[in-house]
Amino acid sequence: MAKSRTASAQGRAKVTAMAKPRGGNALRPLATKAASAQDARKARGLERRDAILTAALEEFSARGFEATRLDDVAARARIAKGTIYLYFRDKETLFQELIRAMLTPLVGTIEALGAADVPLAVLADRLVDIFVREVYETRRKDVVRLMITEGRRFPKIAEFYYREVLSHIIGAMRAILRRAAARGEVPAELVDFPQILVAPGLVAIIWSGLFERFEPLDVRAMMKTHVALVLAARKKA
Amino acid sequence: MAKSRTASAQGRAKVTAMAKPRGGNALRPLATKAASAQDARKARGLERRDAILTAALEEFSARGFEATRLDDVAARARIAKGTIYLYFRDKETLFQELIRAMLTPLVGTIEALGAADVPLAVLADRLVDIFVREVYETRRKDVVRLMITEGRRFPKIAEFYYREVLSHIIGAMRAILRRAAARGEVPAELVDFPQILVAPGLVAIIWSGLFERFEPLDVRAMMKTHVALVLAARKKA
DNA sequence: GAATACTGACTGACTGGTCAGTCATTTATA
DNA sequence: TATAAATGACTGACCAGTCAGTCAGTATTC
Repeated sequence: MAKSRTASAQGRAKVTAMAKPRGGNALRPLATKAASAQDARKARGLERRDAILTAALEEFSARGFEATRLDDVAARARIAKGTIYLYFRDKETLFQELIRAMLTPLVGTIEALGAADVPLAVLADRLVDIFVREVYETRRKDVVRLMITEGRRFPKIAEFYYREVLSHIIGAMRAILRRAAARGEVPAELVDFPQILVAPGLVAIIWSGLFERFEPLDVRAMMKTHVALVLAARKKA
Repeated sequence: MAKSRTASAQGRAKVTAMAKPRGGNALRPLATKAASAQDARKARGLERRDAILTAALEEFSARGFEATRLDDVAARARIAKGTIYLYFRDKETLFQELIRAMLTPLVGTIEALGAADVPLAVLADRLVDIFVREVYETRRKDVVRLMITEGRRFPKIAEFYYREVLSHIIGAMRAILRRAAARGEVPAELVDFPQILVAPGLVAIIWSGLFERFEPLDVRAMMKTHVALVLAARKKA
């Protein structure tokens, strides 16, 4: 111990710090002042939290969970490592919170869309658009990839993801397919496998991470082709 | 972590490692009878190598690359850790060799199948069958999963996999689709996205690792539904 | 208004544990 | 006996998580 870096200089630091008058404030009602100070503190806290999450996203998606060093996350967020532990219990919690923060907002969007009772052709176009714009072309793509690549080793996170995100999306898809099947827009068996609708999106995410450099993939075109395929398979009444 | 290594007491069965025939699951066809001492030695070497690969497969697919300890691989193969280094340069090489050994044999099968000039309906059934029997219901499923989950952090392995495996499969698929499109069995645009054909298979592999326990998935039925979808989308002449 | 006391967010050196890879020694084989 | 194969204790690097200490900002006192 006793390795404090101020050891050499005789305690000048303290006095100087104290002497700093810190620009005089006009007198203010105590309550207001306290409240605003409180708010400012809370705001700074949230800001810090965000900075950590942002840095964590960067590191986790570049290196994966195990290989990510919290030292690097801290450096990227321009804070000390210890600070991370003021906001998150441990590395795994940080990871889980990251996934929650990024993917939870999607659910509402998808469910709202799925509730609209419009022809599948229209709905499908909208879904593709949302997927490309809100997932594939954003950081959410990396989070989905993280879920795919790391989920197996974190059963709790996989469960959370299934419960809070995936089951809702699958449910919405099933509802859409059920209505579409009733209208004869789609074969009835498809209702049992909403995964088929989503599959090309996931494959695109995997492909982009592994093989894009060897063989680029036009996601939007692929999704459109897939949608056309599904729509063309309707019963010819 | 599960600690299976409690053999601290007098037990110490050491030479038993050699005596133990160590199960029959071979990654490679059984060697022909050794004609000479040289051959016998070489055969034993290959056997050891196989034992290591088998153990590595088990550990890697249970824990992922980073979290796998070579001590555990050695224990499972009933050899000392140092022995691994007599057969593989390092952990990464072991991983790469594992992927090579498991997936390379598939390529020939797929390519041979793709060369047959038969109606898509027949071919597709065969492909689904091969996928289910040779991949989904075997350890190869785990290797494909490993490729998906770890590939990003091992660009060399991803490149090897693309070059030696994936590009051949994609190529075969494209050839199949081209002929099918020429016959009007399938929309022409599909030729640009053979990934669409494979997508449900990959999604099934991911699903089985992450969400099977919440919501089981009948792969075979899903694949059949998907094939039916593709076939139903043909131009109605 | 200035001096003093207090608070808690933040820091980063340190600890304890882990594990890939090495190599001197032991064991098996020719 | 000579050579090859196998062993496992050891080393050095690495890193999650801790905690004693710091200091800017806030409250209190005169």
